[in-house]
Amino acid sequence: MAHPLPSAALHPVPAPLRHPPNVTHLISTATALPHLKQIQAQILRNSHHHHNHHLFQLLLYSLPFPSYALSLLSFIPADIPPPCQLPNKILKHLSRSDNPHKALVFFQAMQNKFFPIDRFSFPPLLKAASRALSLSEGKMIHGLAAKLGFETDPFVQTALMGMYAACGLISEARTVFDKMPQRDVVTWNIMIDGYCRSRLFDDVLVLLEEMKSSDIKPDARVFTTILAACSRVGNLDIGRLVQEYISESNVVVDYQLQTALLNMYINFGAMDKAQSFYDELKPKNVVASTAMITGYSKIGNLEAAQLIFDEMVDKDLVCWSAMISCYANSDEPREALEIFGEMQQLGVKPDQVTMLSVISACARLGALDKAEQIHLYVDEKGFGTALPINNALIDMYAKCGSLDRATEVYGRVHRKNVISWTSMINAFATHGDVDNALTHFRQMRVENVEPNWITFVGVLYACSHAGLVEEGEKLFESMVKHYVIAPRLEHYGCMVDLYGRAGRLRDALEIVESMPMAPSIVIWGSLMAACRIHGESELGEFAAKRLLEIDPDHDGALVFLSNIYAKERKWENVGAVRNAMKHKGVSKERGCSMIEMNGDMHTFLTADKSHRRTDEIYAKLGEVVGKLREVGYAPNTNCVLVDLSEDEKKEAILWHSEKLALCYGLISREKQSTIRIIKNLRICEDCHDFMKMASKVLDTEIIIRDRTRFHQCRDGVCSCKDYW
DNA sequence: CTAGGGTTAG
Repeated sequence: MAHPLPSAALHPVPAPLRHPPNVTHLISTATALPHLKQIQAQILRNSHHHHNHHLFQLLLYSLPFPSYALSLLSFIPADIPPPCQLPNKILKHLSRSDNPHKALVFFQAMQNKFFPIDRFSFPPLLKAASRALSLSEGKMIHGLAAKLGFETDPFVQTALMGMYAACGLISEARTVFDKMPQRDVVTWNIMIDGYCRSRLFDDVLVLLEEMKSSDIKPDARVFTTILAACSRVGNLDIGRLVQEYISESNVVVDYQLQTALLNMYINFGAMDKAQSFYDELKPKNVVASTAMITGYSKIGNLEAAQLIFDEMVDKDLVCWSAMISCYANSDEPREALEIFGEMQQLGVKPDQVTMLSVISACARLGALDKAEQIHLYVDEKGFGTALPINNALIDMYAKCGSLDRATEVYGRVHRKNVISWTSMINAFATHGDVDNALTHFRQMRVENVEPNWITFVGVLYACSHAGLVEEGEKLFESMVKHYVIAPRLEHYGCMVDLYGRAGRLRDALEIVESMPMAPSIVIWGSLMAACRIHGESELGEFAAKRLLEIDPDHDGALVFLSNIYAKERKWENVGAVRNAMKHKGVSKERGCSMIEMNGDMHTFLTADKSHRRTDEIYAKLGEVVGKLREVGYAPNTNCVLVDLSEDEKKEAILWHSEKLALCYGLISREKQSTIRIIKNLRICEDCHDFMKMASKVLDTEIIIRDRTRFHQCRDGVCSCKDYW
């Protein structure tokens, strides 16, 4: 019967066994899965009366390998039930693990074998149910506890409260709370936390008053709980009240309560108050500093965020990630990637959250080579299977101008969620592939994935850019009626655009007048642009004036107005607009184009002469302009500010940053590879014509990402069909 | 043989 196992040579066991070996000791030294399996084989081989006991001990030490632990259960015969302590220990362990549901599975298996349970089994079980947010199982366990007469056990009661509070059944939690004969500070806190989660702040206050008049006094943790909830929800009043309570009572304000207070200021956007509080904080800690960084990040104060970060002594992964996302979200992708590089050099290992920020930074940067490099890295480090990562990759490739690679990643995602679908639909929409955008939208509904408001922005955008008025109207209606999604500014913007481009200006105006919120710059801007295309001076003038009320320096509106006045020979008005333009300062955002070459991003401003190959670039520009003129190119100065002479205008337009970037690409690229340019503003009409003609004359593909979409120019035609 | 509550990145 006792034949040696193949692996016995590695872990020699004395045989023959006159005395049972000290299995207990053997088990307690096992750390690896193969070792445990070997011991299991040995236990099963040497059947004796300690059999079950040993298997349970083995089970206990197998808990780091939950699937194996569960499989062990099938080797345990039901005839000699183990004492309760062992299974209870296992329940406790599993209930705290990453997958608390395993505790419930284990419990089910225990019941099938008729293992005994006692009152000590219930707190871990209820903990598992509350962590798994499994109300139905929680209720079942409650029923069982009642049946076995454990409902009056204070430990079971506390766990029941916690379970109901976590699952949102606050009234059930309260019923248990009221029944409890004795309550301590923790019991009160669980109840208060429950009310906080259900956002019932009035009840929180009532309970806090009750607590103060009881013999239990609130402690720092109770206050932390409430403050954290207030800042999450943005409830300033309650936050103030709690602050008063804290100064009245003599609780010791520990660092976690300090952090909660700090966090409250931050969440209310009171960064000056937060800063003075933070200055007083001694010693500082990572959590508080990280909160400060995100606070400054949210109000766009990058310098202040960087300062906090620089002064931190112990930087952990979380604060590095915060700093990276701070730059990524403030549209400073290069800095974000640089920080990521520094972090790696210091040997700090990124996690999924870090990578999401890094991928999003790369998407904003628009550098395709860099994108592929990051994709490789993500796969190499094992993040490549996570859904959020793949969704971010789809978006990244789309924003870097590679619809193909976006589609490729998308095709490999098995369980697509709304974000996967929406990212892909948006990718098609911004690349001008309306058919695919709409097909995927339909397919998404076939597969029972519910679209959200962002999905609708994507499809409506696609419709407006393809002139599909009826389709767009239908989608808008179904969004409101069928999906019960309240239209946002973005949706109204698409509708104004949809009607405006199609020349249905009265419908466009009707949308503007009927929308429940104040029209933004974008709304007036698209109405104005539609009027320009369709020659509707009167409505256009109206829109431009509204636009200037919001933004008195708006280039487009000033140019548009002066052009209308000039056409109508209203010279005094032209003069007024010109004056307005003279007073206008430097425009808030200068035109800027980037192109990636051998892994580096090269940036060009309008009329930029700072590049080291400036001479060659301008020579190339002259050459290209010459070739284009031969096929009929003439500079189109419609979009230039009027206070320049006609010659100056022509020159200014030839020196637009995207033309410089194009020429740099032409002189430095290898072979006939595609030229990809990223521009911060909308591309102007002249540059658009220029790129189209250049793609034909120079026989090269040119892809430009402007502020809102892609222009893929090939053989003299652009993917936007001149509709942007 | 007991346990249960709070803060940070997306």
